Amino acid sequence: MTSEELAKIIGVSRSTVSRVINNYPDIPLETREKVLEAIKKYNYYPNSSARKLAGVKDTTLGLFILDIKDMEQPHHVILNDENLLYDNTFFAPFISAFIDHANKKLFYVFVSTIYKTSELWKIASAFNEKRIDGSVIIGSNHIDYLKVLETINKDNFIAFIDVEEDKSNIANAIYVNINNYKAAFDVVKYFAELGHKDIGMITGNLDKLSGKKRFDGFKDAILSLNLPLREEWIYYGDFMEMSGYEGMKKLLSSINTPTAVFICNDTMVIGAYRAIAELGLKVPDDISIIGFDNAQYSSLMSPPLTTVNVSLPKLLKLQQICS
Amino acid sequence: MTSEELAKIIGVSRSTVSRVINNYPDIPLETREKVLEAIKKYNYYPNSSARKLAGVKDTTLGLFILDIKDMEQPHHVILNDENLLYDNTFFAPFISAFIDHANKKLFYVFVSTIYKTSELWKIASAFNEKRIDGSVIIGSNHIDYLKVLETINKDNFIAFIDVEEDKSNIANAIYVNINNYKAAFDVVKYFAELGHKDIGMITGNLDKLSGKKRFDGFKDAILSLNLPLREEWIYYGDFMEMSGYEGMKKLLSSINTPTAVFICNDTMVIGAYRAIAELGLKVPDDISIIGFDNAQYSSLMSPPLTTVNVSLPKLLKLQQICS
DNA sequence: CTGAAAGCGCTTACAG
DNA sequence: CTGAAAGCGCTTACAG
Repeated sequence: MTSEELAKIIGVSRSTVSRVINNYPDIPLETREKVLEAIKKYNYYPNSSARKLAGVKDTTLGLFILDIKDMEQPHHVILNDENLLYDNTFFAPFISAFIDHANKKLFYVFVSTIYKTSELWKIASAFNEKRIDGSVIIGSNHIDYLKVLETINKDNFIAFIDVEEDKSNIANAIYVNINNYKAAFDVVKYFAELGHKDIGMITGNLDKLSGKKRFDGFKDAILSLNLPLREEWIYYGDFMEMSGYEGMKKLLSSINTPTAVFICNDTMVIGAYRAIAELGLKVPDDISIIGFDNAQYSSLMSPPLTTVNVSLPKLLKLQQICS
Repeated sequence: MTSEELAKIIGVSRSTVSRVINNYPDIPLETREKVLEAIKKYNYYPNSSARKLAGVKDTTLGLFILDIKDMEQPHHVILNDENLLYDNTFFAPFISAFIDHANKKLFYVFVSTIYKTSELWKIASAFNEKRIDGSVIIGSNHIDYLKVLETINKDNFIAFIDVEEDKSNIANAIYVNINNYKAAFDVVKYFAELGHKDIGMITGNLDKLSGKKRFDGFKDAILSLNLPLREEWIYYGDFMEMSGYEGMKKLLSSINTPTAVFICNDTMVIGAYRAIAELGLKVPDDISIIGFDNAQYSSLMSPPLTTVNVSLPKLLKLQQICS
């Protein structure tokens, strides 16, 4: 059913139908109600493409989850289709949270995953085809980030998550980060207040900003508190469950095991607990653990997400005014 | 830049531009290349709304994550905006997998979460406004499922995940389920082969099909193997981490603890390991555990997902031909 | 082979 | 207050 058809039934023009849909003033109550009734009765919905084409703005956001592994192509090639599924569990809390926030603002969000540099065009394409008005990029390291900037137009609005702010770039981009450094620093301080001296860490991917900053915060805290910073108490993980498992096994097999371990994300904590259960050690008696668990994660995530929410419409509007 | 403008630059009509974009035959190579070159040079992308309106089909799928808790409204009302974020971690593997599959087929997928019955209109609206061509619904129990069917048109194509197949309904729906019953049955059999007799379980939500079927499979296996089915070895969980934690604590505090526990999903396994680590018990020496872990999950998921992929375009096409 | 024209379903100045 | 008309940016019969 089109607005034309509906209008004919009611006995008005489609202009009138359109006006009540778009809440124009100066429509007599009676007309408005007649139209509204018919809309409901005939279950009429305006075609979104037509509306968009005619110039009505509805904000839809693209969420691009980057996980570029060009170098590991054999991995992708060998496995069959089923197994190509990549386990990006640790983006899940962010993705859920983002969709939630966006939905609350009645934004539409369209999600896409990108595994190779050669798929990066999807972002630019989504913008240029006017599918999205803004976009959020998560999962990129600095190299990927630069590649993204290359492909897109400078005036596209983008929010980068977990990427170092780049003041030099002209792009209409914002950078969303939690205070990874301080969070990690505080974890160590908290351990120290509890009386721990031998503190270990399972790091995340150090080429991700969050991984690096958490590591820096950890090290600086250890040093500033005059605690021992020992290489065998640090396991270089990659934010994945398996590295949490192996990291914990390794830390617990050293001669002097740490009494407390800071684990850089939730996913690795899962693996760590598995390792601990296999060894039959007691938490927190034998070993204390702090991770970025879901609750902490969310509460740490929320401010930047709020930032995104606030900034996105603001910047979109700004962009509109400027152009 | 519009196709009109681009055409003018090249010195052809926009019809021609459109034809090369849409791969019409009978275009002289020279013309085609000239156009292609200009497209690249001027970075021209056709407007997706205009294309859609003109009748070009591009498949976009809606993924609706249902988590309806009408009864717990105070929960939602009291907390501030940040905390409204719902933790739907256990949908994450499915969501990622789905987006992955869809992306591989070059489908667009637009994701939305629904927390109340009153938001159910979003699904119908997405269809009626022609935003989506098909949709996947996950997270509904049988009641929610019926409500969804009420709101949508019978000819909309929908795939329901984890909902009992309803042969009576006329809707153009498919039902995607893994063999929960058999999977659970097999777990018990496997435990038994290992020599376990005292087998416990932490169930999922029993109003979800997967929760119920896994429970059924478990019970039937226990009975058919003449093993003891004891109420104190069963904890009624809800698929959330906390219930895994509490469930395991409870199971391990009974007089005769089970030697093996089947835990109904990955998320609860996490909590269970935490409980075990707090008690300082050893896995698998003191207690054996099988959950639906990620690897199993994915491999169990894949066939139905493949089903979705195969069925979706097929049914879409069918629908088209019929109408 | 290719251009001019109609049409997709809306919205919004323009008149009245 | 409200209808007729133009326009959004494409695609695709229709002619030639």
